[in-house]
Amino acid sequence: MTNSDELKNIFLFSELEDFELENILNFSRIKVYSKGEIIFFDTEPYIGFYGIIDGYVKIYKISPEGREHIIHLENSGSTFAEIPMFEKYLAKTNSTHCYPANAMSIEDNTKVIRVPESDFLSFLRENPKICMKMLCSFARRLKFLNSHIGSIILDDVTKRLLKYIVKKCECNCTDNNSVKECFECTIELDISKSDLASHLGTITETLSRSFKKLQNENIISVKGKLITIKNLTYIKKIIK
Amino acid sequence: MTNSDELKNIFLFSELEDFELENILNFSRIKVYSKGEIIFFDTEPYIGFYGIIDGYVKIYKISPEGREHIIHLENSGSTFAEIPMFEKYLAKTNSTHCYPANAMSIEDNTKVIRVPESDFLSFLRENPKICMKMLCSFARRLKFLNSHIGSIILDDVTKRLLKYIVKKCECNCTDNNSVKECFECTIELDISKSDLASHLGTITETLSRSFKKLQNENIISVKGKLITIKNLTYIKKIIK
DNA sequence: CGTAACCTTGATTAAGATCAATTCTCGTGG
DNA sequence: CCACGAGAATTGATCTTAATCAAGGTTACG
Repeated sequence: MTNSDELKNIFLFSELEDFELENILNFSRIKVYSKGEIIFFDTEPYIGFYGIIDGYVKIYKISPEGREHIIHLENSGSTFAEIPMFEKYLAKTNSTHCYPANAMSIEDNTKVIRVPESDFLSFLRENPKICMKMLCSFARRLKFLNSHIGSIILDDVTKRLLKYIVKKCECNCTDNNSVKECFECTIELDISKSDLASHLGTITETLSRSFKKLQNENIISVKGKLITIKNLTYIKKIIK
Repeated sequence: MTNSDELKNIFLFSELEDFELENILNFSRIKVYSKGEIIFFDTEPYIGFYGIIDGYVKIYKISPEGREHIIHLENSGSTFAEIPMFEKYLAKTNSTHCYPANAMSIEDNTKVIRVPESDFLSFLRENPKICMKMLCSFARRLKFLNSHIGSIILDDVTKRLLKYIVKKCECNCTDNNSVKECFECTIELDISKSDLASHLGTITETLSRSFKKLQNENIISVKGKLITIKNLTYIKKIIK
C-alpha cells in the first residue's frame, strides 16, 4: 500500500484526488509510535494537526493534583488537534499557542501523519470539499461532547459505563450483520480499564465496582477484556 | 437598521456581501421570543439552525429525574443547532432527526433567525468563506467544551465558579480598557443564579454555598447580581 | 403590597474519591 | 516451559463533596 492510499483511510482525506493527497504528503510527516509514547504535550508550541493512519491515541489532561482525564479516544481514520489552527481567527492577540492537551499512543505501531498548520490552511481555503469534511468531523465531535458532558453531569458512573458498552455493541452489531433484534452481544475492550475509567470521568477503583454492580444485577458478564451484554434490546430501552 | 444589517452582527454571517445576506433572508424566518419562551424541544423534527440577532438563549437537557443541565449559553452574534445539518453525512441511515437538546429564550425580546437546513447547505457548499467561518465557530465551541468537561471532572464546584467569574472579568477588562494589571474587577451576572448553577453542572443550593465560601475566603464579594473579584491578577495565577 | 419566583441556609444522605492492601495477568528471561 | 516481576485490576475501609430534603428569607413586579 502506498502512502497516498493509506491517507484515504483518514476520513478528512477520504474524498480527495490522488494529486491532492500527494500534495499533502509533500508538506507533511509520517511517524510511528509505540504504546505509551507521547505524541505531544500541552506545553509544546502548536505546529499542526494529526491524522491516524493506524492505531489508537488518547487525548488527555492532567489536573494539578495529578489525576488524568481522557477527553478523546481516537483510532484509525480520525484526526486530532485541529482546533488551534483556527485560534488566530478567534483571538484578538496573535500570540503563539500550544497544543490544548496531551496526546499519547496507546497501541504499538500507531502510525500518524502530522500536517503543518500553514500549508494546510491555504489548502483548506481553496477546497470546499475538504471544508465540508472537516465540518462533519467537527460536528461529530461536538455531538459526542454534548452528550458526554450531559452524561457526566446527569448520570452516575454505572450508567455511563453501560452507555459506553451499549454504544460499542451497536457498532459491532451494525458492522457485522444487520440484526435488528440483538439480545446477547459480546465486545472486546480495545483499551485498558484504567483508560476507560479516565475516559468516563472516574477512577479505576470506582469503575471496577461499577462492573461488579452490573454483573450482580445480571446485566452483563465480564471475562477479562470480554464483555457480554445479556439483553441489548431491553437495555437500550431503559438507559435512554 | 435593516434586516440585513442586523444579520452582520451574527459572527457566521459577518463577512458576507449584502446580496448574500438578502439571499439568506429570503429563505429564512425571523422571530422574537420573550423570556422563558421555548424555541425548540428535543422532540421536534429538525428543520434548521438558529442565529441570535439579539438576546440570550440557553441550550439544555432534562434528565429522566427532572434535573436540568445547560450545555450552552449563547447570546447576540452566536448560532446554535447547526450540528444536525451534518448528520446525514455521518449516519448510515437517512432517517429524519430531531433537535439534539431544548432551547429557551432567557431574556425578553430575544430576536433570532431560523435558517432552513437544505437552503443553507447548498449555500455552504458554494461558499468557502462561510465554511471557514463555521469551522471557526465550531472550533470555538469545541475548545469551550473540552475545557468545560475537564473542569467538571477535575475541579470542584467552587473552582468551576471561580473560573467562570474570572472568564467574565477578562472579557470585561479587555472590552472596556486594556489594563494588563487588573486587581479589582466587578461584573454583573447576566443570567440567573439557578441557570448559572445548571450551567456549572450543579444545583442552586450548592452554588449558593460556593459563593459563600469564596466570600468567606475574601476572594470575592457579592451584592445581588454584582460580583467583585478582589485580586484578579493573583487569582488568575492560582486557578490554572 | 401581596404573591410568585428566586435565593439562601440547615440537616441529612448518598455517591464516589482516597488510601491501603492484595490478587491477577502477561511479557520476559532463565 | 516455567518462574519472576511489573503493571493492571480488584477489594475493603474511610472520608469528602455535593445532592437531597426541608424551611425561611429576598427581590421584583403587577
